[in-house]
Amino acid sequence: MSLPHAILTALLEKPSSGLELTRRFDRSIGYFWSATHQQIYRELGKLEQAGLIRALPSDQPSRGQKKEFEVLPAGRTELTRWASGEQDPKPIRDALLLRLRAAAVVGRTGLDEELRRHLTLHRRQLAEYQGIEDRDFGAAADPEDRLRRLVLRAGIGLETFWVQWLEEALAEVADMEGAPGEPGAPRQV
Amino acid sequence: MSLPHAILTALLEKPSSGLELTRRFDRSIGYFWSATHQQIYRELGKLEQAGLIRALPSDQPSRGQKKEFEVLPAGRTELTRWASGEQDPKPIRDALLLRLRAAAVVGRTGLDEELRRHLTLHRRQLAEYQGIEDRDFGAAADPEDRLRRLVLRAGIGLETFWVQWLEEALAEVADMEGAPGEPGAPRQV
DNA sequence: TAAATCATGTAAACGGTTACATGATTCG
DNA sequence: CGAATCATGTAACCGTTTACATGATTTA
Repeated sequence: MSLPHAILTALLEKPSSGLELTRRFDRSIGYFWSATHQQIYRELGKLEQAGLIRALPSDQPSRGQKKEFEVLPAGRTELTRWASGEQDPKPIRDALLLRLRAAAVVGRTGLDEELRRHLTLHRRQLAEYQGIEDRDFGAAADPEDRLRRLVLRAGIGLETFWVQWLEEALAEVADMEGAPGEPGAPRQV
Repeated sequence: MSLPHAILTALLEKPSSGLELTRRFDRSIGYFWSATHQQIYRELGKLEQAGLIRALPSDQPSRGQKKEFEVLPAGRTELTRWASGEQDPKPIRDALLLRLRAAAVVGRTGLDEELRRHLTLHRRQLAEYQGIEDRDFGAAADPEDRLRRLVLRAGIGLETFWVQWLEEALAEVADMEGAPGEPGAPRQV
């Protein structure tokens, strides 16, 4: 239950319309809290009803028309409250690791390619994060930017871990080829 | 949509009752794919109806009575099929990182304690994983065990990353104390 | 035999995902 | 003016979470 707080944070950083928020959830915020446009619109409706945000006045409200939101004092209070509480880390739920465990019982068919594919994806993401760090965070600045940089460095660390682990896994799997007792990976020779 | 495949994997490793599965999802399998007993019972029902698993005969079926399941050939086929397809990595969704980003706009109240709390939790989990590795995986053995060890090493790597990052984060936050422009963390002096 | 706990389930609420609908604006 | 795309939404479905219900078995 943190989507509303992700949106409040994003709106405090900069008042935005639903679509603008969606774009930002595809870049910065979304790197650690993803959300689709439907989730965002639904949540904006709830937050407005709850009196935590409001649509900026100015233009007439109609269907396909842009609508900008800003955070009200009650919204800032709620975010402050949430941010001073505890959030337990959620257990890992990773399909690739599950697949490895499955491969141990039904065989390694296609495992090598899948590991390679993930390696490519994680290398790409890592490069993207590092690009952002080089571009947006030069010398350590104000506390706000230092905190945001810390978040980015978590992303870099995670991707670095995956790249290393996948390289290790690929080596290990390559070393297994032709090993005995492997149902899904019969020897080629 | 991988819970059924997690259960099939677990049942292939060892036929079990619902509660036994729940226990195993609190230990080994659950380290990378968590599930509650309600999810498991519901899914066992679906898998049985679909003809992928069956209840071992022997005892009478009644409400509070143990019921063991085993995987049928169709179940193994389905798991094999699933395990040879692609599973895209899901984007990160981490409340602690979101909280850091929120702290950048509403202040760092309580942040230090929360980081310490997470550090304790991750150190504990890391120790548990390392205990398992020392106990269950001595010299590298058959391919099955090597794959399971790889999965465990992913858990170790992830927890190691978090411990390191949290230590970095704590140092960084400590260095910020008394910095200017921090709404939620007024100077004590 | 009463209490604890083992074991299997039901029901409701919530959040996320996917598919679709529709009005407004821009551009060829 | 027709097509693309910008922008806001609705609806249905699915998986997860939380709370509760209930029968069987063990143990004090």
